[in-house]
Amino acid sequence: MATLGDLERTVMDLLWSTPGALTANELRDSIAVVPAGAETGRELAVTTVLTVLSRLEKKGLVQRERDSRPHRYKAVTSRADHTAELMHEVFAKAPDREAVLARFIGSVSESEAQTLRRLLGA
Amino acid sequence: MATLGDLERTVMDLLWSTPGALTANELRDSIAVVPAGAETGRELAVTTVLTVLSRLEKKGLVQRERDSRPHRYKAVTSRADHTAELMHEVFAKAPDREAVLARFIGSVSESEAQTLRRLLGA
DNA sequence: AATGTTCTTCTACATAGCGTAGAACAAATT
DNA sequence: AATTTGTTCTACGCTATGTAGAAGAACATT
Repeated sequence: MATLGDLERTVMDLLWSTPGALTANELRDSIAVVPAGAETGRELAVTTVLTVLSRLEKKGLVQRERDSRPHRYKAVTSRADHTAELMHEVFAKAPDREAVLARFIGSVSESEAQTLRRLLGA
Repeated sequence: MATLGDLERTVMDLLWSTPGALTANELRDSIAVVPAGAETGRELAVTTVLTVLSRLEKKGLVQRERDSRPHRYKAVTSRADHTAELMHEVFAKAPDREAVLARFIGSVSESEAQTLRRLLGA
């Protein structure tokens, strides 16, 4: 699958945290307002956003509604799904999975460990 | 941390699965013999391997013994550690961790789930 | 010490991914 | 039809990575 670039990531985060689908312009505006952490407001060209959206579409992460005129874009999978998939991808490549799991659970918080117990217990 | 390229990955895999430290030449030979899957034998220049090793060193994944003359290289962390770290990195970036764990658990095999239960003392 | 061999460092080039956006083209609006 | 709004094409710069030659440093050997 691969890793996302900064802007791609920003766009996906917006799409993920939005119920409906968004247009390129809406995304552009959101990016300008929410500088994703510390940087002071950017001001991207819409074409930039559109390019990124096309790439994300090609990667299968985004689906575009071509019927509505200002095309609307939405994430194909949920963020949780995507993240879990990425984790599994990394995990699957390791030959020593048990050891990996041991290290991994050693790195999660206690509450997360609780969650895991609950999820596995049932 | 970032993802590794194909060759970087190949080199790391060799270093990880080798007890002692290796020289660039040894690595070059191993790569030629073990085409890592399907491709038929490559034949890299030693300088290529050395370049990759330098980059891996800069990334903190490899440590080089500068005293012995043909420098010897070894992995800084175990493959399991590295993998778990990568997984955790991806995991930590997600805001909805519980959901991620749920999806992740759904993607591992039953035996791995067993391992997890054991490790969690559930 | 001089020379040849072996190893390392420097420099470099090609390719691909990503951020960025203008120019050109298409569709909708007035 | 003319204007505004939206989409696609093309493109450029930068970085990561695979790749390796050329040049320099260290070692071995005569």
